[in-house]
Amino acid sequence: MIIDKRSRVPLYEQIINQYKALIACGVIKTGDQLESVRSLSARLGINPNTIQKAYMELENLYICSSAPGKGRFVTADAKNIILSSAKENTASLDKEILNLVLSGLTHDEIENIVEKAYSKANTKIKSIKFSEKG
Amino acid sequence: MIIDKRSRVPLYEQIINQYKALIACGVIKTGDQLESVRSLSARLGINPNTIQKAYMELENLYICSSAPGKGRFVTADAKNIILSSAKENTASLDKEILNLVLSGLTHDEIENIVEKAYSKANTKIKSIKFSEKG
DNA sequence: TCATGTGTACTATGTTGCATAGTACGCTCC
DNA sequence: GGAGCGTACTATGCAACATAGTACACATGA
Repeated sequence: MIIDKRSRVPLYEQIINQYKALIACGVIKTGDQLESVRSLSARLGINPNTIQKAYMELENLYICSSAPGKGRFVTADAKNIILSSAKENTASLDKEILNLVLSGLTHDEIENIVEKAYSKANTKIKSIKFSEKG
Repeated sequence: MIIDKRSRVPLYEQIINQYKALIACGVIKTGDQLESVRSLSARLGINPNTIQKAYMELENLYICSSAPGKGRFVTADAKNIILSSAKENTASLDKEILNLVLSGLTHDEIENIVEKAYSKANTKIKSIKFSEKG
């Protein structure tokens, strides 16, 4: 879990995104228990309320569910939910592409940039999988 | 000029982006005068200080230059500057692609989404060009 | 000359979202 | 009963952003 406290993206949202990623790429699986609010809070040096906020949001998305007194667990549908929401939610990618086209880049140039981004992403994923579980 | 006051992107940054786009796609050209601080402020219902901030930033990027008492004008290099900075600055696109890969989408699915985004962008540009100058 | 419209500079204040601090309570399991 | 879970609530701090208001210098043209 890598958090950038200076990013424009709020901490709670970064936590959400990282959990989605870890679940989608199989590091965390259905039935697995999420790290407890207090534990994650202590480990990342982030206020428990902020962790709680992120977890509540993951719950609202049906990605995890909580059992008071026990803990919080990944749902059976989590992976599908993440995948389909990524497919539907293309607004921010659309904006990026629009920006490139507006800036005067050609179709081929854009395709090239995307291809490079894809390679970078795959490299990064390998390192994430490697560092999260051993 | 379309501004979303509820966006997470600051107003001054939206203004910068829109000017970049208008210049890059040729609606505004080298030597053209930018709308005055007070005029744009009044038209968009945004505080003059905010417009000023956006204009100062465009100046720092050498996209426009100001002549006190006269106005503010698009530089000769503006278009090139915008194009090359767009090519270099792929960080946010990289993040979007990474997010898709992390969410479990395949290479083909991503290519497909990008292609659709490209079409959308071209459609949008036509309407921008149409609405800004007549 | 003077009014108008331009850029520029500055201080002060308000707003909002985010993050933190601190406390408290209920549940489960050993 | 204690430890470790989730949950709820109020209060406070903080930083970026936006606004409000004022003031001054410059260029242009009537």
